[in-house]
Amino acid sequence: MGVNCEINDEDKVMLEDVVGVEACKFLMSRFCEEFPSDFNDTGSSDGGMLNLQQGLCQIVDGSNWNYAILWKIVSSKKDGRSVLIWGDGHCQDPKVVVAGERGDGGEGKLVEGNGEIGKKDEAKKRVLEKLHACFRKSEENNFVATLDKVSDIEMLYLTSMYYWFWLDSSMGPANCLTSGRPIWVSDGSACSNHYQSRAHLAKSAKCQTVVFVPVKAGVLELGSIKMVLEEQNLLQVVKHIFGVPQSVQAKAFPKIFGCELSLSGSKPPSTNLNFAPKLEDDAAFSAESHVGGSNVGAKHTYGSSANGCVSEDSGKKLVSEINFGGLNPEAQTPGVEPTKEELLLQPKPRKRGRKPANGREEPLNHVEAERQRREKLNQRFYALRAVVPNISKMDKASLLGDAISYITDLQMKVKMLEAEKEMANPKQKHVAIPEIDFQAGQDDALVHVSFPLDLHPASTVVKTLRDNQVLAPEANVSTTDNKIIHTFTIRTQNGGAENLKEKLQAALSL
Amino acid sequence: MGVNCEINDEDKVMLEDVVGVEACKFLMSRFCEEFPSDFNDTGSSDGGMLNLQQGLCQIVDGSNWNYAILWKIVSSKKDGRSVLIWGDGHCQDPKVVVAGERGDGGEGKLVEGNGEIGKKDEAKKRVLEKLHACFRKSEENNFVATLDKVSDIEMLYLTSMYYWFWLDSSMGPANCLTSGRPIWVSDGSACSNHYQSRAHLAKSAKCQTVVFVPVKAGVLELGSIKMVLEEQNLLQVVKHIFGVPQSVQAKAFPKIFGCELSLSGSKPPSTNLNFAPKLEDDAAFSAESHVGGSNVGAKHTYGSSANGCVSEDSGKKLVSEINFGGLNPEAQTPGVEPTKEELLLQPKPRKRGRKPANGREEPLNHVEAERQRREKLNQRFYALRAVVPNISKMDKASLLGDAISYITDLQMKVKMLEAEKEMANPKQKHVAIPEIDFQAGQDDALVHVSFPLDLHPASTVVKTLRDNQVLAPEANVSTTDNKIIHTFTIRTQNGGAENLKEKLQAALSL
DNA sequence: CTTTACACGTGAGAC
DNA sequence: TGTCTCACGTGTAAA
Repeated sequence: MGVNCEINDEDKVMLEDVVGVEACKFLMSRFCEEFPSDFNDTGSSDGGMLNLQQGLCQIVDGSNWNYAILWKIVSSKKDGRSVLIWGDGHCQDPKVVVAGERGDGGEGKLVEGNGEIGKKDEAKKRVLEKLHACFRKSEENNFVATLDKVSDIEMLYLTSMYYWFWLDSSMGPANCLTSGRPIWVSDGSACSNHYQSRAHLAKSAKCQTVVFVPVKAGVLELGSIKMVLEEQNLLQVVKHIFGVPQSVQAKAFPKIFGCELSLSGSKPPSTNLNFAPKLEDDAAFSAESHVGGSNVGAKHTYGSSANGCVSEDSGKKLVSEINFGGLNPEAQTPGVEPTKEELLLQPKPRKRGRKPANGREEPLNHVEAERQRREKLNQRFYALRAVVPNISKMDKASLLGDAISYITDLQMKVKMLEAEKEMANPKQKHVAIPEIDFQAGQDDALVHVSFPLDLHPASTVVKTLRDNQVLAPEANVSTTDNKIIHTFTIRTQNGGAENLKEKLQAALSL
Repeated sequence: MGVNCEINDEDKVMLEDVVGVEACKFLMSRFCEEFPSDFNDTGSSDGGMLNLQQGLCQIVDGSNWNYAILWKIVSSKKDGRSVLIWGDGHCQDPKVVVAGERGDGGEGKLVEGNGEIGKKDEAKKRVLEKLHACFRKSEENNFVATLDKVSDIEMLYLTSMYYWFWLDSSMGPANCLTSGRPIWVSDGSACSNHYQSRAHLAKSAKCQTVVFVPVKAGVLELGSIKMVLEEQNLLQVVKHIFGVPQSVQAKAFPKIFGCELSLSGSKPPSTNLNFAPKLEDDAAFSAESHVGGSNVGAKHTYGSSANGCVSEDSGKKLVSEINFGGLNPEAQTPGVEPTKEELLLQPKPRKRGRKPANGREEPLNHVEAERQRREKLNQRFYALRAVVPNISKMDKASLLGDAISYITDLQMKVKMLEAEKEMANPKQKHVAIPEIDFQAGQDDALVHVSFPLDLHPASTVVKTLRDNQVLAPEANVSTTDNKIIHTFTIRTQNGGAENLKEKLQAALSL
C-alpha cells in the first residue's frame, strides 16, 4: 500500500487518538531506537514449543480469553541484556477471529463483516498500516489490508505486535519475568497499570482481566474483556503447554533482589542494610550460574515484587502475584530437600533475602502463605469492585455493603421480573379465556369464547375504530393455516372516518 | 375470656408449637418464678423519656424496622440485683400495626383483616390469651381478643411482652447492657443466638436483623425481617431519643470483667493470671460506687464480650458489638481527661484489662479502632453470606468468589429477563399485527386484520377444534364494551366431536 | 504432623 | 493534628 514509514504530525494525531498518548509516545521512541536485531533467541535454543500457535489456540479458543500473546525473551549477543519481543499470539473476540504471527504477518478471518466501515475503523486501519510500514520489513506482506473492521480487542492485540520491552519495568510482562511469578489482575483499573502504555488500547477494548505467566520461552500474556478470576487450573495448563522457565530471575537485574530484600523484614530500612552484603553474593551467583533443570528461581519468590519494587506505586494494591503451582516448591512443600547443586553452591544461606525471625524455618512459609492468602482475598475484593456498580467509597467495608445492597436489589429485580413474567404468560392463555359457552344443537354447536378486550390483539383496532366514532360491533373471523383474520365491515358514510386507514396503521405501529 | 392461668398438657403442646420449645420452657420457668415485683424503676427515676411510645414510633414507623422494644432496667430493693423487663414497644409489620404498652395492654390496629382465620392463627391467639392470663393481672383488659390475625412478627413482639431477663446472659439485651455496647446482628442464624429462647419465634417471623442498643432506661431492641446493615446514624438517633446509659456496666457481674480480662493480651491465659488480682478491685469498685453523670463505663468497653464471654460459642463470629457514638469517649477521643472520680478511685490502673504495650496510651485506641474496623468488616462478611446462596466454602475468599459469580449471574438473569420483557411486550402489539388491509368502498370499508395464529388468544380454541377434526374455518366476532366474543359455528354430525366441550375446557385451562 | 483460615496488634500512609 | 484504612507478621485453632 502507499504508506511510507515517515510519521508526520497528522499521523501522530491519529496515532494518539487511536492508541492513546502513551502508546504513541512509546511506539515513537521504539521507532527511534534501533530495533534490537542482534539478540539471541534464548527461548528456542533449548527446545521451545514446536508450534506456539497451537498452544495459544488451545488456551484461547472457546475460553473466556480474548487474546494470548507470547512475549519471547531474547538476549543481546553483545551485552547480555534481555528484552521481551513479540513471539506469537492468538486473538479471538466475540466478532472477529484473527491469528497473527510475527514472521508472516497474520491472516484476518472475518466472521462478521458489514460493509459499513466507520470513520474510527478507518483510522484504526490506517494506524495499523502505518505501524506495519514503520516496524516491519517491506517484504512482509501487509495483512492489514485484508481486514475489514478492526475491533478494539484486535487493535490492542495487533498494536502489541509492534511492542518490545526491556526488563526494567515493575509492571506488565517484564515484571512477571523478573519476579518469576504469575500476575493475575482482574480489575479494569488495575489492568491499566500492567498494560502500561497500552492502557488506552486496553481500556478501549474494555479489558477487565490481564494475566502474565512466566513460561519457558518468556512470558505469556492473556487478556479478557470479562472478569476472569484467578484460577490455578489455568496456570497449570499454561505451565504444561508452554513449560516452566528454567531460571526465572533475570540475568542482570540485581535491583530486584534489592527490592526483595528491602521488604523482607517488617522494618525494611534496617533489615535491608543488614542483608545488603549477602545480596551481592546472591546476585552474582544467579547471574553467572544456570542450574539446569531445578527450580532455583523458587528461592526468590518470597520477596514479592508487588510488595517491594512496586511499592511506591498505588497499583501495588491492585495486583495479585500468585504462586505458580509447583514452581515454588519451597512454599508449597516446605520440607523439601534442597538439590545437590543448591547445597554445593550455597552451603550457608538457607533462606536468602528473608530473615527467619528466630532462626527456625517454619514461620517463613507461614508468612508466605499468609501473604498469598491476603493477596487472594484482595484479588477477590478488586474483582468484586469490578462487578458492583455505584461503589460509594473505596474501602472494603463500604464495598461489601454496596455489594450486599446491590445483590438484594438484583434479587428483588429478578423476583419482580420473574413475577411479571409469570403474571404475563399464563394470563394470556388463562385469564384471557375464562368464559366459554358451549351450546350444543342437534347436528351442530355454537361455541362462544369471550376475551377481555384489553388482552385481545384486535383491541387496538376496535379501540381505534371507536375513537373515530366508527361502529363495528361485528366482525368476521376466518382462520387459515396459521393466521386468524378479523374482517371488520364498517360504515364510513357519516364522516369522521377520514384517514382511517392511516390512523389504524399509526395505532398499530405503536 | 374464659381462659384461666393453669397450663395443662394440651396447652403446653400448643405453646411449644407456637413459640418453640425453648420459649415455652423459658416462659414456664418465668411463670413458676415469682414475678419480680419489688424492683425499683431505676430508669425513670432520673427523668427518662416522657413518652416512650412516641420515640419508639419515631424509630420504627416508615423505617425498615418491624418492631422496637424498650427493655427497662429495674433493680431489686432487697439485693440490688438488676433485671430487664418489658418497658414499652412498638410493632409494625407489612400487614399489621400494633402498639402495645405494658400497663394497659395494647391496642391492635388491623390494617388488613380478611375474615378467614387459619388454624395457626387460632393457636397463636389462644397462646397469647393464655400468656396474658398467666402473666397479667386480671384487671388488665385482654387485648388479644381485639386481634383478628396475628402475624409472626406480632407473635414475636407480643410474646416478648411476657419476657424479663436477669443480666446473666452473654447474649441478647442482657449482654448489651452489661457490655455497654450496641449489638448489631444482621444475619438470620446469628440473630437466633441473641433472641435466645425467642429464637423460634424470631425464625418464624423471618427476622434477619436484631439490634440491641444500651439506652438510659435500659436496652432498646430493634428487629427487622429485612437485612439492615449496621448504621451509625441510627445509633446516634437512638442515643438522641432515648439517652445514654449513665453507668453502663452491670452492678454485680464481675464475671464479665473476668471475661474482658481474659482476652486482653494476645496470650489470654498468662495475662489473665497476671491481671486477676486487679479484677477484684475493679469489680468491687464498680459494684459499690455509682459515679453519676460521667461515662465511667467506657473503661470496660475494651473487652468485647463478643470476643471473650461468648468465645466458646460459634455465634461469636456472627456478632458485631460496635462502639456507640460518644458512649465510649476514650476510644473516640483518646486524649480525654479522666474524671475526678476516676482519678480518686483508681490512681494506678490506667487501662484495665489491656496491657498498654509500652506504657504509652496512643496505640491503645488504635488497637480498639482496628478491632472495630475488623468487626465491621466481618459483620459485612456475614451479611454477605446471608444474601448469597450456594456458598461453596465458608472461607472469606470463596465467599467473595461466590458472591461475584452470583452477582454476574444475577446481572445476566436481569439482562435476559429485561430483554425478554422488551421482546415480549412490543411483540404482542407489534409483531402480532403486522398485516392490515383496508378496502374502502363507496359508503363503507372492509378492514382485514391478520394475526399469527400462535399469538392469538383464540388459538387454543381453533387448535382444539382442529385436533378433533372439527371444521370451523369461520367465526363471528362481536365486540361489547370490554369483551371480544368469538362465536364458532361448528358441525358435530360426523362424530369425533364428543366431549368437545370438556376437551375445550381442558385445553383452555392449561 | 501439615495445611489452612482467621484474628490480633502494630506500623504506615492518606486525608 | 487525629482519624481511618490497610498490609504485615504472628499466634492459634480447626481440618
